[in-house]
Amino acid sequence: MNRVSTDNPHWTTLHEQFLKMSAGLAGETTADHYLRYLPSSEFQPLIDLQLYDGIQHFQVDALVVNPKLLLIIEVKNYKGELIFDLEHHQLFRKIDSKTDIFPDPFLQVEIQTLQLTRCLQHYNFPPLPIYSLIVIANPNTAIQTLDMDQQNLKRIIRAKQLPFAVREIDKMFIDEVWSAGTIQHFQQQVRKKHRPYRKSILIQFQLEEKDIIKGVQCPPCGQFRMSLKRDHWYCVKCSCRSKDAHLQSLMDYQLLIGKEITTPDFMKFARIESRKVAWRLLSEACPEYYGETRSRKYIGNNQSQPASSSTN
DNA sequence: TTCGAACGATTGCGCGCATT
DNA sequence: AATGCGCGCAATCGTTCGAA
Repeated sequence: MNRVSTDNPHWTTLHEQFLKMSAGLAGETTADHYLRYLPSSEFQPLIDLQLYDGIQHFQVDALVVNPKLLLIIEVKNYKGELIFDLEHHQLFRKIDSKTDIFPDPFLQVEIQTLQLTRCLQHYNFPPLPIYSLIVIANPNTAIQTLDMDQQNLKRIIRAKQLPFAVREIDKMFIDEVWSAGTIQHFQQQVRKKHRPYRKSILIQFQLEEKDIIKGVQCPPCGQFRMSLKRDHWYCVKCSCRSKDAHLQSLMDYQLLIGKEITTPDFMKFARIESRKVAWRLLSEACPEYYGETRSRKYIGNNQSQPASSSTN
């Protein structure tokens, strides 16, 4: 967010969207956390998917695959009080004496179920029962339902219930339709076709590359006026020094534009003049890459957080 | 005790070659 | 032409020492 000038005409809208989206990402992270408690040998969760059903691409927050069923998990991280109105396919959210209306998540997962069925047909996989869950990631969110039957009610769960709910659902199905080989094949197909569905923030917020402030940001003063000395970044504004201020820039790039970055991309984004320096910093920060020479792309490593080692 | 000069060790950069 | 990377050189850092 700090890479967009406050003078930008869309700043206020952007800021609101950014806050909403941050909440969404946090929700998925929480659900990811509880999904890890599932034994992967039995339940095989796939997270953050973009799939193709032969007609169009669609998104799924998480998909649990096992021999008996496919389980779609839709994560919601709304704050406040949620009221599900299944009859009119609406979701109300009351917060701060204000009511917002969102699309019905049940309808959303029904469509996903349809699309997933088509996806299986498209790739010639044997039909498998598809079940879906709506996970409320925020533990402080109150949940209310209007005229909802027990069956649907059971499909709304808290993130903490996830491992138990998955086991319960698993017990509802008896026939093992998919072999281990089919599951493996399906996972390979999904991974092959998978594209991270969180669109580039630039596209999502209708920003252009020129709207993004380039350079390396000084950790203490926030100015994008750091220049690279022999082995450290030096802030022209506040004279502080940092060994790894470029790591934040790298994370910004991955968040704004994409996980993959080339040396020239990094040179432009961090305003590094030397090809060799940019290459060195990038290869140190991203041990993972694919492709060779001119087509090499480095994959972001989110663990490479700046150590905030700045001094004056 | 503090400051600055000098010096050696370290480390990062530019050059240029190899590869695609 | 674009890029990765090895090698040699030089910039920079940390330490020591002497002068004030």
